[in-house]
Amino acid sequence: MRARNGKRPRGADAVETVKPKTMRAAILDAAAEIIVRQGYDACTMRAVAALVDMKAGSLYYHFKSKDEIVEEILNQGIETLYTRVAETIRSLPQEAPFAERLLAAVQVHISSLVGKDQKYMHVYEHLPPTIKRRSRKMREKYAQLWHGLFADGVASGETADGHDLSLLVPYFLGGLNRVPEWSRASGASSEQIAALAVATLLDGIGARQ
Amino acid sequence: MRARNGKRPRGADAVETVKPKTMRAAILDAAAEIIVRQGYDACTMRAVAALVDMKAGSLYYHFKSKDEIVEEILNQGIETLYTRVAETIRSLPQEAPFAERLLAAVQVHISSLVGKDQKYMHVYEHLPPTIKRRSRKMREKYAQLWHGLFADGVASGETADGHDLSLLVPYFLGGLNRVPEWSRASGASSEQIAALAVATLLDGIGARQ
Amino acid sequence: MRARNGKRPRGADAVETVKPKTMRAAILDAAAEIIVRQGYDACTMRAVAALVDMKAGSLYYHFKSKDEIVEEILNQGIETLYTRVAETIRSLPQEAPFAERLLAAVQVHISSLVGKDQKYMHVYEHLPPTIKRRSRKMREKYAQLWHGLFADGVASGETADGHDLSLLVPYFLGGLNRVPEWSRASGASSEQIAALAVATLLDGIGARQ
Amino acid sequence: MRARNGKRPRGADAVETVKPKTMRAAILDAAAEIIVRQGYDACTMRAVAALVDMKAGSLYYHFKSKDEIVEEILNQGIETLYTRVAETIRSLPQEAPFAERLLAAVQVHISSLVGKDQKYMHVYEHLPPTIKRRSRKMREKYAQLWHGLFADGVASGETADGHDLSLLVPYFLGGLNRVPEWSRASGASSEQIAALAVATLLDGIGARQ
DNA sequence: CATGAATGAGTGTTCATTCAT
DNA sequence: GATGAATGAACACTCATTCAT
Repeated sequence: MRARNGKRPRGADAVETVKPKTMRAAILDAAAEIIVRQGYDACTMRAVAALVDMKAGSLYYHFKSKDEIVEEILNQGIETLYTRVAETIRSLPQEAPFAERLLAAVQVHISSLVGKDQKYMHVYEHLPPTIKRRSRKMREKYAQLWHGLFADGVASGETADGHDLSLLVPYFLGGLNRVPEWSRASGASSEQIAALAVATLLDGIGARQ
Repeated sequence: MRARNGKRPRGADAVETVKPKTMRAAILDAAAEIIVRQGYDACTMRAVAALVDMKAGSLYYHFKSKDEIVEEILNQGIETLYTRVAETIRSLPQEAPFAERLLAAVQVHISSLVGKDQKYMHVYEHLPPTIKRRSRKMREKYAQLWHGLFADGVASGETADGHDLSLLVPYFLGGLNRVPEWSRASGASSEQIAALAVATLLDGIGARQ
Repeated sequence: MRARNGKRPRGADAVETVKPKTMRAAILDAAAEIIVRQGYDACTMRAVAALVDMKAGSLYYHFKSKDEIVEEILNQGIETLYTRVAETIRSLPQEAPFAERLLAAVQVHISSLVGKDQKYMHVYEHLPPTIKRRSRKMREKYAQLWHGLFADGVASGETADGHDLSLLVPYFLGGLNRVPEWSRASGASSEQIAALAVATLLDGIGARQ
Repeated sequence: MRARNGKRPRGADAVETVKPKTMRAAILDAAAEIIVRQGYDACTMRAVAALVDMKAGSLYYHFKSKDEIVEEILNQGIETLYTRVAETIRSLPQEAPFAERLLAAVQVHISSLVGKDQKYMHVYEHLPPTIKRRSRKMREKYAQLWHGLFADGVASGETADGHDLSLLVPYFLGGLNRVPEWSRASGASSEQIAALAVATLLDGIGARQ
């Protein structure tokens, strides 16, 4: 009655679906925020709890362990990144030129790294290797996305053949991921950086005669 | 008697060539190794000590604090890197083409990052921000080196003008520094990677008509 | 039922009279006890914890640091001392003779130093200078109390004039504070000692003709 | 030959008697200095060694342990104090009035506590109880000295009878020992303080009719 | 005689985690 | 759902002490 469309029925179950998700999300947000601003070491359970007005012990009602929190931050981050970039590529018309598709993808990627709401990805670089390793599969899936993009470029003849994509893709992405680190210092906008990256990659900086 | 030329005689002493000569160096090596393989958090004084067959407290005979160890790893790493690259550039004939100079520099840079004996640089990305900040000046000096290299390229007309070097240089170096992370996975040699990086940077991957 | 007068009924609750009510207080008591009996160096967090049936780390739930514990012992001690002596003096009739007022003050002072429940003040002499310094202000306030007492004596003519009170007061108090140290050995009661101190101070030990 | 009286024969044995004593003395001095100025905790073997231009381990050639050093400082201090005061009393003419003898003794006592060269006694108050206890016997012997002095005063009728000397003596000495602590603050000279102590003890501060 | 180098026990402190309430 | 209180394992660091050289 209270809900006349099927989307969000009220009731005991519904509460469990919605409310916990909110608290979980708040905790994840808090943890991510701390990691981004103060580093992984500063992200203690007590600090996270304080940010959501709780005591440390209470977090264990929502998460089994600290690792679970961190892992979920990571996973959410990469998944969001994947979804956004995939969506961006898909939404472009099939006949859009490679350069355009690449630029769009790079822009989404970079703005997700730098953007305020998407701090999750920031987190990655601060994590100890053990934890990094656990998100490997998802990251590989994400790399596939880019691999496909470049492969399309080669297929359509817009990209010079002969490049080893399994080398080029991680090299390019690797460079891109470094961006937030120095974008803060240089003060360049993410659009500027995306343009630079794409232009450089496509045309190089060598003088043409 | 034991050696009539200045070269190292083989025998017990020869071992000294492999094992670091001083205890300080051995400790630095051990600490770097742990940071690289297991991350900064795993690099406890106990762990370092164990690797050099000591007890934790004994390290304090050689270093004033853990920070001193980490800082020295960093400094040595960047300084070595600077020296090697500077030397490489200087040793090339003045009239060497830009592409050649760039390739040489990139090769030294990458091999220093990846090479077994030069694991120091690996360390950087694992460090907490506080400690990173302390090596800033040296790192800026190193960036200057590359800035100069590119500026020369522009001056000689070998590089297309109009690129903002203060954006391009950190972007390029940032990408380069990511190399060790995935070179392990892809198994590519440092020469391959250097070639890829230079070719991509100079010519781009866009198809030429 | 369980108690028909206002006095504390015996039983489970009665224990609370002996054991300090709050954990904080229990910890302070334990720390003070150790300092008094075994000296400041013996007062480790582990030792204190053991006395309250805890592990060392747990103390940090109640106190921020060891210093906070020690400082609070000191402050509580001096404050209690101040309150008691001030109250004692105030409660005597205005026209009470100086000798009587002095004796009362000395008695309270000494019994506070020696008394079982008030071991806090014992602590002072065992502390490292750094920590002593922090309670200076309060101690000076306490000295003022005595200074006032003596000044009244001079004003009323009960005390010979011409004594430099700013020398006499610390000298007298200094002597008094040494009392617990040898009272244990000599076995004298605090009343005896108070009487001795007051008589000696007022009349001296020189023979009168 | 070099020694023409029997007191200090040269030879292997003599060296052992003299030289070591010098080094030993230097170490004791250094340790005492540190304790006086920076407290017992600051008096580490390394700190002491540094003050005599040595490394910590070398101290163990001269002393069996840190405790031995501290104990010797204490013993030397009390012994010197004993000798000085005893000598002072003995050197006064038999018929010197009690007041004069007392004043002389107090002056020597105080100046030994405060005087620059006699820092040993300062040390006592900083020591942990365990170590204090070990010098008990010597301290009791020193107390006897004063006990005798007062007993003589009683015997000659210069001191009012009826005082329990076994209470009075430690009380008086206890007060005296507190002197250095506040003499620094008040800036009074040791003569002033000695005069105050003696006058107060003999005549009291009560007004006489 | 003195040192360089090491050790072992111990210090204050932090933190993820647990659990009865 | 959340908290107060506690724990245990770890951490960086200090220090008296030992001993081969």
